[in-house]
Amino acid sequence: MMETVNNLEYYKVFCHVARAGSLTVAAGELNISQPAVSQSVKQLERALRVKLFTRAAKGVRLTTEGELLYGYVAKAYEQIALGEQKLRQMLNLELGEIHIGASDMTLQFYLLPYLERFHEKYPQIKVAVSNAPTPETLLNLQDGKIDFGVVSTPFESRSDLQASVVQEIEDVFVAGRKFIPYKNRMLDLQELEKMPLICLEGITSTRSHMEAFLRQNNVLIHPEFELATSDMIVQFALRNLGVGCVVREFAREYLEEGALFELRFNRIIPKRHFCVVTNPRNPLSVAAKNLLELLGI
Amino acid sequence: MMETVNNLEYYKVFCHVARAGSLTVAAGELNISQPAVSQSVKQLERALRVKLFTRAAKGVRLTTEGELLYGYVAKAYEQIALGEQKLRQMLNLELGEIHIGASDMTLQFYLLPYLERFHEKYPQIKVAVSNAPTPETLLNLQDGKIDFGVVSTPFESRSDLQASVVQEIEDVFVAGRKFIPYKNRMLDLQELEKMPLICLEGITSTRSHMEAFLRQNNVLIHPEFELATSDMIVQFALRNLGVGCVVREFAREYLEEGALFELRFNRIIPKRHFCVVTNPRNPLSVAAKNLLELLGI
DNA sequence: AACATGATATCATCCTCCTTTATGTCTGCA
DNA sequence: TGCAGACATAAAGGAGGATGATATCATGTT
Repeated sequence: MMETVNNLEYYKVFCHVARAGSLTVAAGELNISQPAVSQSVKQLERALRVKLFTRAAKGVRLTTEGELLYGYVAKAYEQIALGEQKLRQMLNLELGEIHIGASDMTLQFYLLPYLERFHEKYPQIKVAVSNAPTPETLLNLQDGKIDFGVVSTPFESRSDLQASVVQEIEDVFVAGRKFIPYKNRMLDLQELEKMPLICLEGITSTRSHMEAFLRQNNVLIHPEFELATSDMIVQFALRNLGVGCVVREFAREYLEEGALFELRFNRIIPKRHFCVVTNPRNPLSVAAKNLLELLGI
Repeated sequence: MMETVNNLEYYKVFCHVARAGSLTVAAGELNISQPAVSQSVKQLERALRVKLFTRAAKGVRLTTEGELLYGYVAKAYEQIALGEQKLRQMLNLELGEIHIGASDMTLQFYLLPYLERFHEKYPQIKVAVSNAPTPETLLNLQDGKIDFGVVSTPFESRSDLQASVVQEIEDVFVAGRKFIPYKNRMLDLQELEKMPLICLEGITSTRSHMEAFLRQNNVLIHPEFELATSDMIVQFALRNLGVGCVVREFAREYLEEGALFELRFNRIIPKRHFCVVTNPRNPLSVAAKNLLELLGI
């Protein structure tokens, strides 16, 4: 009975011989000696118990059986070559996909310029950014669904994730013309309780960070507005609907031109940070590694 | 730079490990030791300069790069397995094709019953019979276009073909009622010159054999009719259009029932033979070999 | 016919590199 | 903290493939 071939090297030699129609030429291609090729073919024929080539004066030709086998083996060999080629592309960053978890904020104020540069350098790499709340991003990271996350503190740091601070950010309270009386005064945090506040909604880290800080100072706020995006908060503040609580960057433009001003308090609001978080258990794709390098991680 | 892997065995191991998600299990499947698998994977990773697996506490998992590669390599491995399976089928005569060159005559009076038995035994094997004149059949045999030929003597025996006689046949002259005067007389070959003869046309071996024999006896014939098939000759003879020259088998039925009779001559017409001709340079497919065996070759 | 040529087959030897055995290391779990 | 399971490492030994020389065979040439 015919055995299954337990040395795929034989098939490689077989492919070359079949294609070249010559043991000698195949040997040259494979950088081995002609007797080695002759032996390999013989071994393969012995294992399969079937003549694969007809030996002629000038070279060899496939038999019917050899022809059948070659059809399959050649395809297999091609597949492997193709796989190696794709892998090579991936290593050359000519192919690949990066999955990032980031919030609107980290994306806009930190990641975007890097992604731009990265994409310019490696246009073939597809970059997918999942826009999710920090806790979900961390979960995605643990599950290996993203290569890394960019989140803002504070977040529940899991022991098995590794976070690197990449940028400092500050939460500020901003207001428009209508709240001019507060301008240039050193305010007490308590006064926030009486102001019509405009905050981010839900479980964002921006919101939870601020609430935690205020709670420590025995301040309890009741926001007038809870909005989905920081941009929207700025717009509300511009229209004097209240005092907005945002990361300073969001309001920078209007602060500089004087349309908004920043409230000053007698207690320093703790700084927050952007962190790039990685999962050491999940080895990164070459592309992701490269992007992280660009980020200075 | 990434190298091309020069040991396909590594890929086999890679496949098993990837599928099993465990070095130990893969080692079991491959009937080799766990360290051997570990080494193979390491070698592959070294050659490709890329981590293919993430080592976990319980087993291994493919990295992004490994995943990419596996897609291709698995397909390749499947192809090879499929090729081996097909080959196995071919060796079991569950798959295949036989090409035979044969004339109408050899097919009808010799080959047909064998083909019937062969097809009954191996219904999956496709049999193709090329119906061509003997010289063309021999050419096809030399070119490897057919596995073997079945022809009738005489034919120009080429040194590199091998012929085996499988059956004796006799050329006879048959006539109907109108030619009764010739019946039971011992005729001289010369008398053929005066008869209205019905022969095969062209370059068939039947015709050339007969002409050569008659020429040796200084007889020159001028056939009244030259027909394409022996059957047609019999029909013409039945209608008393002349004396037909055919292989006896074609007329047997009518000879037995008396519709035709056979002319007798004072010189014995040499016997002819059916030969199975093979080309020793062209190794036969397993199926063809088997059929030849059935033919007693 | 004898010979030169180009190809494959064979053989003995050598050496590479893979396999194995034994052991180390790490992780997760009880 | 200790155990069990899984992968990694190291050293040694051996199987089997590669090599180089040579034989053989077919072809085409003079």
